[in-house]
Amino acid sequence: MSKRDQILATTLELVSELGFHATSVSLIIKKSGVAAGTIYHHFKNKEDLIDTLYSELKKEMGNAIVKNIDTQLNYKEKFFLIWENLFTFYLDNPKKFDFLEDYANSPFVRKEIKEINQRHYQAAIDFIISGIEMGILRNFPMDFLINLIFGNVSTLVRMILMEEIQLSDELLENAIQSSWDSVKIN
Amino acid sequence: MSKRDQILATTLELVSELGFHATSVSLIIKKSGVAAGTIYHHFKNKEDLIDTLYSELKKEMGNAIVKNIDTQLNYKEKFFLIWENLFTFYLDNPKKFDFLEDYANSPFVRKEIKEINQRHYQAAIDFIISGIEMGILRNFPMDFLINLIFGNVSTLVRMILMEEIQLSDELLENAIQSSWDSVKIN
Amino acid sequence: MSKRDQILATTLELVSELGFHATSVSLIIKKSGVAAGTIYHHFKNKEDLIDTLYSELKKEMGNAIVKNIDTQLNYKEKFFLIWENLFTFYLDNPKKFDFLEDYANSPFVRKEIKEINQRHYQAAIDFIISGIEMGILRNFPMDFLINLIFGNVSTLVRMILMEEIQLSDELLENAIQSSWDSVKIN
Amino acid sequence: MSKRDQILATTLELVSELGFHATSVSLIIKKSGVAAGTIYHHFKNKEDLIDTLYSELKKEMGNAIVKNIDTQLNYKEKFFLIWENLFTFYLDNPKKFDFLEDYANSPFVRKEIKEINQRHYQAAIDFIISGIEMGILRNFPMDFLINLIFGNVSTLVRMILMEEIQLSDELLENAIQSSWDSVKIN
DNA sequence: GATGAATGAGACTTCATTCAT
DNA sequence: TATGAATGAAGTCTCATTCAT
Repeated sequence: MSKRDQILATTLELVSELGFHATSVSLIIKKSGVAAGTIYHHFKNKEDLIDTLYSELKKEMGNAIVKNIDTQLNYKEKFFLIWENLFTFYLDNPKKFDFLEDYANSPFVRKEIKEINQRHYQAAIDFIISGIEMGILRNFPMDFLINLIFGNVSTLVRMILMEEIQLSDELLENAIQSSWDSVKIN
Repeated sequence: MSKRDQILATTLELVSELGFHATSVSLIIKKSGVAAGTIYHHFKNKEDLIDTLYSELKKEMGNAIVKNIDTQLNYKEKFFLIWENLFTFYLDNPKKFDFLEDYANSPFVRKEIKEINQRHYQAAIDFIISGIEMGILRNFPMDFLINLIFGNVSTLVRMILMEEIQLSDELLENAIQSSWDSVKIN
Repeated sequence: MSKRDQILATTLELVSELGFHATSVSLIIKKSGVAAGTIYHHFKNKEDLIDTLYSELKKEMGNAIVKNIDTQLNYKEKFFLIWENLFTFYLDNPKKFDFLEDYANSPFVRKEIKEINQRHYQAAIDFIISGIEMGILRNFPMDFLINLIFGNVSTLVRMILMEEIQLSDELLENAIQSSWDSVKIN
Repeated sequence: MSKRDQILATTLELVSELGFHATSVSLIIKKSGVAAGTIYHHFKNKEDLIDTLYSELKKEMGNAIVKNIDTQLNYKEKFFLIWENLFTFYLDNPKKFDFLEDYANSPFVRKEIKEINQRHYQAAIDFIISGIEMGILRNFPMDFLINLIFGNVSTLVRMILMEEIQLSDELLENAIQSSWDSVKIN
């Protein structure tokens, strides 16, 4: 594992555990076992380190979402699969979930960075757009639909991870159905 | 305006603008025009100041939600009214929205504080519970339903405030309907 | 002695001994015995501390220059007196001399600060201007004359302090005469 | 251009622009396009690099000073020529002027280095000594005379480069005359 | 109630330099 | 000759908080 990867992995760990606010560069130094200067050799500054990690995770998430999508499936079946793909990615990678959520909600994070990284889940965006065009999904602005659906996934995942709710096949099935009911027409 | 209120108002202003992360006590001192010691006269420490403000805002929000609920209305009509009440409170008080959202998402905020302040919207909780018991709402854990609905409201408000979507009567109507479709049975 | 004055005195001491380059805030902290925060309570930043000290010293120098100037004296006599006043101030305050010289030569020092502090020796400036107007001094731009004369004083003082030359009444007399010969007409 | 010369040229550029204080090795690395290790291959350390550059520039300056000195000229004529030679060298090489001035004024620069490089303008030194011995120049210690004259040149050059004064043939002529008047006897 | 000078730990970052390749 | 990843001490500055007035 390269020093660069050690730094990124440690940062993920710390932000997940403590949040951005409490994740200091000194902590990253101590936990990752690299020298202070090494961080600044690989990253312009703390912000660049965080943004880089965000970008990498967002890319990973984007790949996970469209995994195993059979083109033969109908729209609703694809919707259910994508929803579950995202859900599973988050649940299997709780630290990445924490990071991405914390990052997404941070007011100090530059909008521009978020927009650049939209490309990583362009497939999901195209899927939503096609649903609107085919008259299957509500005629909401695409962004709004994305935020509603992703928000639903996050809500469930967060509650499971915080042990405020217990996961079951039935719950998952119903949660996806609920999400589908909120965006489908009729 | 008392010194105490100046401090609270300034804190709201700053957290809304900069987020918790960047809202330092010295900034509050400078902007509010009070002396450092004065803050610690009225509040135990920074955390206490933030928690106090959170509690006051949450109470305000709780009152706003149940405003003008006519007992004559049927369940769905009440749902629509409550949803719109929350939406309107947030949109009319964008700084309070920012604060409450940032607070809710902060991982360093103690769960215990959040729970204590649930009492401020107990009426809304009771309304959801009755909906489940009457078989009108999906049989999800109450918390999950609350999070889904409140999450939907936040998603719409955030996008409007960030000017990523434009508000219209039709959009609002459809957004509430979408939220209703996701939680109602059938 | 107030904390603020302790900081200023220590800074003067250190810059004189080590130069700006090597005078770190940590060194000032250690030697002055104040806390880090105290420096930033009294001064905006390191630059502000340095600029403040410069301004105070320049003021002191300005006062020293015009000390004991008898209006009865003729122009040349006044010139000799002012020259010697500056010379004596520097020689009696070698640390202040070092600081002012180092500051004056620092390329990173803002011109604006230098200009603001010209007011502290406005009397000397007026004296030079009157000399030009009366046809006693060479018709050089005032700034140039000032720099030539002050430069001559500094050259002598620096060599004495570095023990590259030995002070005597005769040397001083001749040095002033040399400076006078360079600026007077004829 | 060899790597070594690239490093020296870049260092000159940076010191001229930013001063020693702000000219870091990493800046030299970035601007010169060489690797960190390369600098330490050619120079023992940063100090050695600076001292080497100083020595080269001082040598160049020494050569420029005595250029075109016709042995037929009388003492005063030679004085004027040497003065103008130095002046012209500085004005034609403003970055070298900046570097040499900054170096000369840096308190952290070792005296020993300055002395070693005196040899580069030994001709000028000998010229001054002969002037004293012949009773043409004031009977000041040679160092003092050198510092006075070089100081006069620097004062004029600095003001021209900073656009605080405008160069003209007349100004230059008078400036040299002024300098001459300050050191000549009678 | 209110002030603001003072604290010192810890924040982020840059520094000159080394060394295996 | 040349590279550039790695070092870790030291840089400036901000932080939340205290306490004598």
